[in-house]
Amino acid sequence: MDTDELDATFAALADPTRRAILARLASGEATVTELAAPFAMSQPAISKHLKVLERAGLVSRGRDAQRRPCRLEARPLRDAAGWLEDYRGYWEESFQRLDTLLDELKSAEGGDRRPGDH
Amino acid sequence: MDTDELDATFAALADPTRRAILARLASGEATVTELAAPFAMSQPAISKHLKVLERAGLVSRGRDAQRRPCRLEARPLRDAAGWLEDYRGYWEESFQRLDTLLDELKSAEGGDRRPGDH
DNA sequence: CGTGTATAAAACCAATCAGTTATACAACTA
DNA sequence: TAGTTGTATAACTGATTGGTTTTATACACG
Repeated sequence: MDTDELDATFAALADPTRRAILARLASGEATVTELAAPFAMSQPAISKHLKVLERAGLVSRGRDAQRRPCRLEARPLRDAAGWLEDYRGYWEESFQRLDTLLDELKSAEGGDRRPGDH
Repeated sequence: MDTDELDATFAALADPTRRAILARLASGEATVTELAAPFAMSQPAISKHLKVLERAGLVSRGRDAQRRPCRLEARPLRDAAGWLEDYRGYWEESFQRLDTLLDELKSAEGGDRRPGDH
């Protein structure tokens, strides 16, 4: 999984407008103006957000006459979720002190793969 | 789940240096200089990255004499994973066209909760 | 053909970011 | 006390972001 892809994906998700656009697209294709409608923001602003989402591969676009329908592309979300998945153990055991957990793991056995080792 | 928290978490994750820091912290506490060592980057730069991670709640710090040991805090990662989880269906069925999938779901029954509806 | 509509592109702006160097501070060490 | 180490802060810089308004493009319709 490319680090630049993760950069772009997480960066794209770090904005509430863009997350709202994705949520909207989850219910089906939409045109730019449809997407822009709910926001107190100009159409070019939304187009810019869409370009960010497109660069991250989260949105693809078709052609219907003068409209440019946007559709959700979920693969980068899967990749991001996959990255987070490596840390699941750290939040599932969060009622313990991490040090305690790590000491346990270390003294128990040597199979100590950790997140980031790919 | 607060949108500002998600903003901060995703923004913090959108940088390879910061993700590497988290990976390093997953194996246990570390001081700032230990964290800075692997990078071709000044110590203040790392301190800034740490501040970003701290603001996102991904890192907490203790005191050991003049050192400020950093520890991983995984809760925001869980929240981010939770947000992504809403989209799991969209990447699991990615071999289909989304429209087709949606049409199926819509015609099948009315329970059409979609991501973003909380 | 001209007009309206959907979208993109350009130019601009203020704010934030990501790095730098230099400096200050705090705590240990001799 | 002075020196050294670990970290933070400040001041600066160039690049990027997120928005604006204005203008251009592409298509459909009458």
